[in-house]
Amino acid sequence: MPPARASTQNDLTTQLREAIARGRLLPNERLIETDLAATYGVNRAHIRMALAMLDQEGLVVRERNRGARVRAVSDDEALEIAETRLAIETMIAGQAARRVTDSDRKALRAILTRMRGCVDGEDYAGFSDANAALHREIQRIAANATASRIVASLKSQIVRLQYRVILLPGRPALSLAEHRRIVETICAGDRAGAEAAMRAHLTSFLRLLKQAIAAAHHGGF
Amino acid sequence: MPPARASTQNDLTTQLREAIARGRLLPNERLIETDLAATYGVNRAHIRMALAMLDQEGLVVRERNRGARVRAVSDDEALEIAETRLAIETMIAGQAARRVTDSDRKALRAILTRMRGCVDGEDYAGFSDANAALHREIQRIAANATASRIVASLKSQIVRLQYRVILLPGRPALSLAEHRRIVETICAGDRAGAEAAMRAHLTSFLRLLKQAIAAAHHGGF
DNA sequence: GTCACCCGGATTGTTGACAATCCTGTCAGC
DNA sequence: GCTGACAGGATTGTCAACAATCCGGGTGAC
Repeated sequence: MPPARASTQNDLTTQLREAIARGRLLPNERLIETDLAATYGVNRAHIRMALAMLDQEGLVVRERNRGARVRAVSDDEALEIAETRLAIETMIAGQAARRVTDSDRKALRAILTRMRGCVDGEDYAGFSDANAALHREIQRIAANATASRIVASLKSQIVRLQYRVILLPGRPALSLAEHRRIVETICAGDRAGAEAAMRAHLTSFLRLLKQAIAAAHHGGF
Repeated sequence: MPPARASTQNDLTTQLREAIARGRLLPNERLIETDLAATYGVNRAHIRMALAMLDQEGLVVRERNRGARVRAVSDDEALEIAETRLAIETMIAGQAARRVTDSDRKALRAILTRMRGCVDGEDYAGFSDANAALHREIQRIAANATASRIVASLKSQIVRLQYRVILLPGRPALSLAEHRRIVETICAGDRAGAEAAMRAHLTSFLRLLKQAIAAAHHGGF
């Protein structure tokens, strides 16, 4: 089932990026230009271009005359990425606290309410969506396009690992509490508090990520 | 004077990146594929690829059917970039403090000595080099490739502005003191201290950057 | 004088063909 | 049985030609 034909270069790159992030293209899987071109209904040159960009982005590795593969992020790299994300998103939370307006406050609290509903209803997919929406909203408020772009790029490299953490028992409830504190500090315009709250949240995430990785090593699967 | 022929795709991209960073290609300057191909002695396809990667990297903007231009970072963007860099490099300093070894300590102190020599001899170019070397060394010690890559990319977008700050009167001496504190805290394995020292250093840099931008606005030149 | 229109040059977008390279399996020699 | 050379196919790298698009200037109507 070939995906819808990509109209522009950017669309194609986005499609490939999502295919990797969603796991439709697996780590270390070879990305053969001719095949991809046929699958997406475009010319090889487009694929070549998209692969070059995804290479630059860190989602794909290319070796001369050997082709491209989906980059397999090692455990160490995953932690590196998560820590870097922590540093940037902490800053973003602080900036959001400085710039927050009344309508922003309303939007943040609305998403938080949605999250609580998902926790009560044990709707994990919905919770995950609301989670992403909240972080996106905070980024929008912070209005730091550079940082947002980088965070997006980092996230796409470790999305698959995130699911392992989200599905841990009791995680959503704890996560909700952490997010509530983030929202409240940002709404209060408390920059240092927002930074601390976001740092605490992502540190907690990082700790669980480490545990998940260690568990997988011991033969989880 | 055409630069040496680029042997590989990566080399070409690097050459273009440096040409932009060094100011040989000015902001908003049109990057005409045919011309660049002739200049660098390669095919248009290579140029096209390199431009796509630099676009992804944020050094170049491309509009469909309109070609590519060197991206002009606005003042606001410059501050965004500097703040993001601050957040990441602060984290890097902390990681370096955790991982530092004896040989690392020696290397750090050697660079510091070099910096002091440049300050005494009023060798601004040398100071700038030593400065870069020190930051590179700290990144090497932190061993966070992801973060290092991002910082490099951010730096390349605002290198030109850095010169304005470095050349301010009294800046090198102050900068030296800041760097000394960074080195000492890292050598002591004092993570929080290293983070604080790096944050102080880059905050000081950021403040001067803001001043330089404001000054330029009032008609400096 | 101004506006709309159109045309030609310049530039980018797209495509297919060919060359270069790498990987795999096979076979001869030891 | 093992090693090395070698052929064949698969895949990427390179290139030039053609198509599509944009931009500027000029022309004519009003």
